[in-house]
Amino acid sequence: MPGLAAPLIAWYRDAARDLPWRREGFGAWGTLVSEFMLQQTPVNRVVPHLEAWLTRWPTPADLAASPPGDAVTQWANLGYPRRALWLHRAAVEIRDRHDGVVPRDVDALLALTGIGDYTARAVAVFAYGDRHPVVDTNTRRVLARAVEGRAQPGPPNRRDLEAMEAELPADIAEAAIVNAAAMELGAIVCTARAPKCEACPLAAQCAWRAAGYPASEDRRRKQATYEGSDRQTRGAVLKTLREAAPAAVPAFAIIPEWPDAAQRDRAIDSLIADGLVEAVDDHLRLPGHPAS
DNA sequence: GACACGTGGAT
DNA sequence: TATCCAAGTGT
Repeated sequence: MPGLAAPLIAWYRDAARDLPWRREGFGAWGTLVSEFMLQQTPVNRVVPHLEAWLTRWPTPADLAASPPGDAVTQWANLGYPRRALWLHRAAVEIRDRHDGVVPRDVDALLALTGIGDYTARAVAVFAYGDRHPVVDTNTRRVLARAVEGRAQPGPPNRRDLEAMEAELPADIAEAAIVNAAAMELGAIVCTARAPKCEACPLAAQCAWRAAGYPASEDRRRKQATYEGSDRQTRGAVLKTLREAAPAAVPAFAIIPEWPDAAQRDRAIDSLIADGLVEAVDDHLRLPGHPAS
């Protein structure tokens, strides 16, 4: 089986999008913030928020010095607001454990709040130029198709890292490009729906294409309905508090017209349990500095 | 390993 | 309109 590296590198040189975190000297903190924002949120929605974030908090210490609620407010409507809280915690950890410098070591990165297998290696590779396999959902789909001949990848697995490692050149700089190129291909060519196979640099060697594009076995779980969900309820509560911040809001004024009052109250309790909301007297607000 | 966790654009 | 999908992580 011929490797994917050479055609990916050649394709990426011409096809890569011009994205902020690919600019020369973007910095490890910028890379880290971008990766947090990109966890399950599309690129086009991230870009403007990323620039505003880095203008307000140019270093981890700057963010760590602000109350966590400010991070939740600045996060705005990017979704999964716990990521804002985790990013704030990671900034505190970086300040306290790493002298304010984003660590380079993968294990040190993995020890930070909100950083898992993907983000840790993305920072080590894209910010610091080290050699590791970086595997996101795009890469998993590219490998599933080009190498395994399947329409969709199976569930995430630690073997994914080994599968990508097998495609990386020994050269450190080239390995980084192959990581980025596999993600980019999955994002703009080898897409989940309507892949552009006629424009794919791997078409000649794609196992899925060679097998006649067999359909996936479709064991994927359907995404839960959002309308009427607890997630929607939490989102509505938090939106109210973001828009009022930094002021606290009387508890009775939190989405008072919500159809299911019990669901609303459960959402508030779960947000408090998650540390996204604080209760003070009969008011709610986004979290301030912890009492010392 | 399954599940919870936001939000908005595309089909 | 309903469903799918998006640079994942923690429990």
